[in-house]
Amino acid sequence: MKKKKKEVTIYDIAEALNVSATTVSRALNDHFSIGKKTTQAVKKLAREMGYRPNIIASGLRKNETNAIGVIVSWINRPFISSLISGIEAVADQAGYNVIISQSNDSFEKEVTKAQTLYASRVEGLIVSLAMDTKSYDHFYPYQQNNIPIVFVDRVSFEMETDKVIINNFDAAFTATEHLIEMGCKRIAHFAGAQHRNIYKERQDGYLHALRKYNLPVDEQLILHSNLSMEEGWKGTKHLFSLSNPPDAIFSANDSAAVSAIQCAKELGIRIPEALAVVGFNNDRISSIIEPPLTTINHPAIDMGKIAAQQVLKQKKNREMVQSETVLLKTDLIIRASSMRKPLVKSNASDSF
Amino acid sequence: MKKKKKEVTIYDIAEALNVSATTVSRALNDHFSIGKKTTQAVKKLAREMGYRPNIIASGLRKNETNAIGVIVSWINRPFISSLISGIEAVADQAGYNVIISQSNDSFEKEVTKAQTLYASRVEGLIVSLAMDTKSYDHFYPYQQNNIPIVFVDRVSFEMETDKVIINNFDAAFTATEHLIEMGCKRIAHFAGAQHRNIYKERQDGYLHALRKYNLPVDEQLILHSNLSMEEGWKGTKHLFSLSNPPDAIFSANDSAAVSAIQCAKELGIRIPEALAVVGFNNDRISSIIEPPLTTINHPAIDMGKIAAQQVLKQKKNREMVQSETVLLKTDLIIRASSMRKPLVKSNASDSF
DNA sequence: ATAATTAACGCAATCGATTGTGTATCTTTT
DNA sequence: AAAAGATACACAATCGATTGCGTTAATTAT
Repeated sequence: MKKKKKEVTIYDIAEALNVSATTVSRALNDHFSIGKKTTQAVKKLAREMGYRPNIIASGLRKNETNAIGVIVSWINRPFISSLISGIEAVADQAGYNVIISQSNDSFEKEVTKAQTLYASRVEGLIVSLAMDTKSYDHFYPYQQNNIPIVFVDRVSFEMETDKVIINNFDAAFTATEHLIEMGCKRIAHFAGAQHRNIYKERQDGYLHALRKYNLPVDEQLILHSNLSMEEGWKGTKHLFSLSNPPDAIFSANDSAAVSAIQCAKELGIRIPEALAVVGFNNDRISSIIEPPLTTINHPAIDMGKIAAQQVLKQKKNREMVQSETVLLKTDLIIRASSMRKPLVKSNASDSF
Repeated sequence: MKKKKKEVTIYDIAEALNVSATTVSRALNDHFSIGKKTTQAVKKLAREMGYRPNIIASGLRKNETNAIGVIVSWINRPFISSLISGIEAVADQAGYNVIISQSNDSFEKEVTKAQTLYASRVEGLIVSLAMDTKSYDHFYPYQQNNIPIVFVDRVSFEMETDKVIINNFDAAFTATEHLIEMGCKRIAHFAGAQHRNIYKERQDGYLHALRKYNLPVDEQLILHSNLSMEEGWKGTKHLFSLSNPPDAIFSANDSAAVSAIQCAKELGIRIPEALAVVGFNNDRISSIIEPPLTTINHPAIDMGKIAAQQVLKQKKNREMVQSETVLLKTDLIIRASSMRKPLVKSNASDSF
C-alpha cells in the first residue's frame, strides 16, 4: 500500500528554496559563483530532505562510472584475494568502486566477463589472465576506447598494456640457486602450463640456474601439471619411483610443494636431508607445514595497489605515452624444508 | 591529436537506417511491435558500427544500476574470499555486478563504505559486520529506500534484515562435546569479541556442552582475544603457566588453534594426548598443521551464493514479507589433533 | 468496398544532473 | 555620476535510452 516514495532531486530543493536547479547543483559542488549563504542553505536543506545525488544522472552527463573492473581466475585464492584487497584499498581512496569477476580460469568466461565489464563502462580494467588464455581480442574494445588495462601477475607480452609483475625468472633462479648452494645435485621442478608467462619464466629461471652451475638438465625431473595438491602428491610419488630420484624439488607453487612434503614424509623420505623442497608464493600453509617450507614471497597486496595506481595514472595521462611494466622484487624465505647446511652470509661460493 | 572518437548511439543507427531512435531502441530489445526485418537490420548495423548500449543512460531512465554491494572485513581471508566467490557466481548469472569494499574491521570504515555504496545506488547490500560494529544507523537509508540488505556470518539480530548464518551454537556445542567424548575434562576456550554474534554463540555452545556434561566452568580457561596467531600462541603459553592447565582447547577459529598446536609442540606437550585441540572454519592450514586440526567446516561459498540469492529474491518480492534467516549446517571434521580415543559410531555414551 | 483490426513505427516527454552562455544587481573606479 | 567590473544566479541544451500515446499503412472481416 505504501506509495513508492520518490527520491529527492535538486529540483525539489530548488523549488523549496526558490532558486534554480542550476544553483542547487552548483551549490552542492561548491561552485565559486554561488553565494556563501545560498550554498549553506542548499546544503542544509539537502541534508534535511535526505537528498542523495543521482550518480547515474551525473554519470550520464559526465560520462563516467567511477568503476574499475577486475577479472581474476578465482577470488578465493590466497594470492588473488590479497591482490584484490590491495586494489580495493587504492581504488576506494580515489573514489572508485571495484567490480570483481572471476574467470574460473576459463578462457570463455574471461571473454564474457570482459564484455560484461566493458558494457558496464568500467573506467579501467585489471586482469590476471586465465590459465588457458592465448587470444586477447576481448580486450581490444578497451584499447579502442582508450580504457586503461593493467595486467597483473599472469600477463601477456603480446598485449601492449601496463603490467605489474614480479621477476619470476630471478625468483626461480634464486630459489634453485639456493638449493644448489645447499648441496642439491638433482633438482626436480614442478612446472605449470608453459604458455602462461609466470610458469614459463619460473621454469626458465630454474633451467638457467642449473646451467650456470653446470648441473645436467634431466627432462624426467621436470613435471608439468596444474600444480594442485593432488598433482604435487602424484608427482612426488612418480619422482621417487624413478631409478635415480631427485634430492630436491623446486615447485612453481606452494600447494604442490606442501603436498610433496607430505608425500615424502609418508614415503619415509627425510626432509631436507634426503629431499629439499622450495615452493613459490609464501601462502600461509607454507609456514605451517612441517618442516616449514622455503618459498618465494610474493608481494600480493602491493601488486594490487600498484595495479590500481597504474589505472589511475593512465587515466590522468590521456596522452597514453607508453605502456609501462612495473617489476616487483621478491624475497626468498628460507625455512627448514631446504636447510641442509647452515646458511652462510657471503654469496656461498663454497657450495662448489 | 587524435580526435576523441564519439561513441555510437541509437541515434546514429537510427539516422543511418532512416528510422527513429525509438525503433532502434525497441529493435535492440526485441520489442514485438518492431518488424522482423527492421529488427534484423538494426542489430546488424549496431554490430557493424561497434555500438554498445549506454547502460548509464538506460540506468537513469529505468532507475537501476545492476550492482550489488558487498562489505566485508578483509577480502584476503580464506572464509571471506570464498564467500565473495559465491556471491559473484550467483550475481553474475543474474546479470549483476558485484562491488566489493572492505571495512578493515573498523566501524568507521564500515559506515563510510555503506554510505559510498548507497550513493552508488547499489540495488542490494551484503554485509559481514566489522568486529566492533554495535550501531546500525548506517544501514537505515537502505531500509528506508527498500534496498535489500543481507547479513552474512557476522550479523546483528537488532536489525530486521535477511540473514545467512551457520548455527554457531550447535557447531561449538558439537565441537566441545566431541572433546568431552574424547575424555577431556578441562577444556579451555579461545573466544572472540562477545558483542559479535558468532563468537558469543560459539562461547555459549561451549558453555552449554560443559554444563550438559556436568563439567565445571572455569573462567580462567576462557580467553578472549582477537584470535590472531599471536594471541593463540600467547594464550597457550598462559594456559600452561596455570597451576592446573587444561587438557583441551576449543578455539573459535583455526588461526589461534593452529598456533596453539605450534606452541604446545614447542612446550613439549603432546597432542592430542596431553592437549586436544579443535578449531573452527576448516581453513587450509587446519589440514596442513601437524597433527591435522579437528575443526568445524564452514560452507563459505554456499553462504555467499545464498546471500546473493536472498538479495535477488527480495528484489522480486517487493511486498517485503518478512525478513528471513537461513541457517546452514556445519560439519565437525575430526582429525588427529583431538583423537585421544578411537571414534565410536554410536552417540558415544561410553565416554562417561 | 467499407469498416474494423492489426502491424509497424514515430513524437515527444522523461530520468536528474551538468554547464556554456546570458542577465540582472551591486560594487568599484575615475 | 557614468563606465567598468564583480557577483550571484537563471535559461535551456545536453548526456542516451526508454516509453506512453498517437499515427499511418497494411490486412482482415463483413
